Amino acid sequence: MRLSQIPIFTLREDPSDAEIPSHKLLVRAGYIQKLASGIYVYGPLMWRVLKKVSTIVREELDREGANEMLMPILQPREIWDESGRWNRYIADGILFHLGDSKQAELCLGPTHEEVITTYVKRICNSYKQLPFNLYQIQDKFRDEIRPRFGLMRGREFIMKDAYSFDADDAGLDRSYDAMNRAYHKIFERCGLEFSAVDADAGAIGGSGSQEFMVIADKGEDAILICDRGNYAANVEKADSRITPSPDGGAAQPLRKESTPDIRTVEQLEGFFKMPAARMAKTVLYEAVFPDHVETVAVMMRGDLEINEVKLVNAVDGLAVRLADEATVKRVTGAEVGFAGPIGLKEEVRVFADLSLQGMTNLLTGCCETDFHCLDVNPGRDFPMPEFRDLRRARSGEGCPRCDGSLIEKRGIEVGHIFKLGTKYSVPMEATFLDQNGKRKPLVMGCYGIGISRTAQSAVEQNYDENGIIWPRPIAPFEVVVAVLDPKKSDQVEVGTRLYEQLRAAGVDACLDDRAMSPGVKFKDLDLLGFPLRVVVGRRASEGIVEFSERRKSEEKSEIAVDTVLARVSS
RNA sequence: CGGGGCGUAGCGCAGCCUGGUAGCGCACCUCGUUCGGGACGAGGGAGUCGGAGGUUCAAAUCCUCUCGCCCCGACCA
Repeated sequence: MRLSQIPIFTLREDPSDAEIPSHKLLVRAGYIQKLASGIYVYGPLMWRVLKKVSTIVREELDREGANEMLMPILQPREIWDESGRWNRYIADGILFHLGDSKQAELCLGPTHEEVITTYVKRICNSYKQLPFNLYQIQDKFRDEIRPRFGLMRGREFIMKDAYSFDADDAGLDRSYDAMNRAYHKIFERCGLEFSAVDADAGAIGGSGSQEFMVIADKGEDAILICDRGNYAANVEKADSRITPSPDGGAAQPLRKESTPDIRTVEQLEGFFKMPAARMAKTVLYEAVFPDHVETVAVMMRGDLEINEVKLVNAVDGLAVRLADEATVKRVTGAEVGFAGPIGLKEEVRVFADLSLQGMTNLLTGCCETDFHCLDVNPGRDFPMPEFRDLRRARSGEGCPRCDGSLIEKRGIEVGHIFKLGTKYSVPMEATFLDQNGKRKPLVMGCYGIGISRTAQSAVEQNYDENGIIWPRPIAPFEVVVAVLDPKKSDQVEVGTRLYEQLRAAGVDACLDDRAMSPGVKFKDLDLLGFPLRVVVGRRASEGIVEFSERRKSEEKSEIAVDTVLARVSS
């Protein structure tokens, strides 16, 4: 392709509405253009990148025996009622939905579990057809509460979604492992630094899940990685080894002490000269369920933090939020800052983190303004709480699997794999007959990759002050042959011949035959980010051109034109 | 949804407080010079100042409503 034939339009200044480097660069270099919040046009060069990512995805999924297909974007409400997700998605406000001329309700697909399950239930009746895996690459629509960062969190975006169907859990494990393998290869081939981490399955549900995170400082997710490589997890899910709290000794009689205006753990540490690890703080939450809202109390060791995702799972609700002041006062009968397990209204369910299990003689609040209790013992002074893992693991704590310690990094979630089990097949009655003629629900897995997000994450990980540095496997072109002065026939001839030679050898090259001053051309090509550059300039007539890698702009070498192919292929 | 900010030429911005001929830089077009790291000169085109209503002799500017976009938070398969 000749760049003169592509309407390339680059900007000299950063767009005012972009925040992170990859977003600024993709807009500045003209790869994407915003049409509305979270909705982007992919220009010709961006589309080349997206096609390359898609091709890698297809090749690796096909290698594992998955089958590409295509499902409708427009989906009827009925199937979403069958799975029970219509109201949930409407309530969350992320579903684009509409009515047709006959008043039937439809939505633009945010995901395709319902469609695939409906499709498969009609075509699959027997265990003999199992297992199989179906996937598509298609635009998805989610009315994100806050679209952000260009393609990172768009309202329309390109996604690969795959669904596996097995007869039993062992089969699902194999299908899941196959996708796990494929995902590792896909992101390696894309040239990305990534980490596969244990993840919370969230609203999609299911028994196991991993996220594939591209490591980047501006990533939206925090992840914890073992420094010896034995564990990696999203903080939403992560576990860790923590230092045990000092032994509280044999149970002592309960004492109540006046603590005027002492409300926080830090203040209590000073007041009682007692380490936070010997205290239990009590935090009140409102847990949201489909049909009601309930106040729950969470007890956590004083020096540790609550993980709200774990809490949502523990209460089996839709969401949790910190209780407001009025609620705190109502259920504790005290000012904010004095909540405790003693004296709470009876209807409040009390959860306690595992770190408190077996601890004695705790310092806690007791639902009385300006008082705290010492030597509190669970089961004696208040009903035994429900012990659960509710703790947010933190950087510096021990790896749960080895003696290493955890390091916190930030990541961009580019892929997510789930073991769904029968979450959709049971309510939607997607069943098959097993060897004994017995009807069983299909055991499903689902596997997503954000294609457009992956492309942007590559930029977030590969840029410098001059612009983008595409990883070679997904660059819009691997090599640019830049004719410095298209008015000089020797340069045009040498450049064109070289370009054609590279193309003939299967190298994805483009020819920059645009007429612009050398300085402008160099800056423009740096911004666009082609990984390899061959400049055909003043020594063209001698058969000498300049070769350089975008990543190492300083290292330029003058080489004979007939050695370029070898250099590019090495 | 709560808090904050911004809508003026394709892009980035000034002008608004204190009402009175709509500006700057980049980009774009023409001509000339220049041209291996975002050149220079001369000339030129391009804006219903987001929209509606109001106040006023007069509104980009003041008032009301509305739409859009961005940031923080909440939220987020």
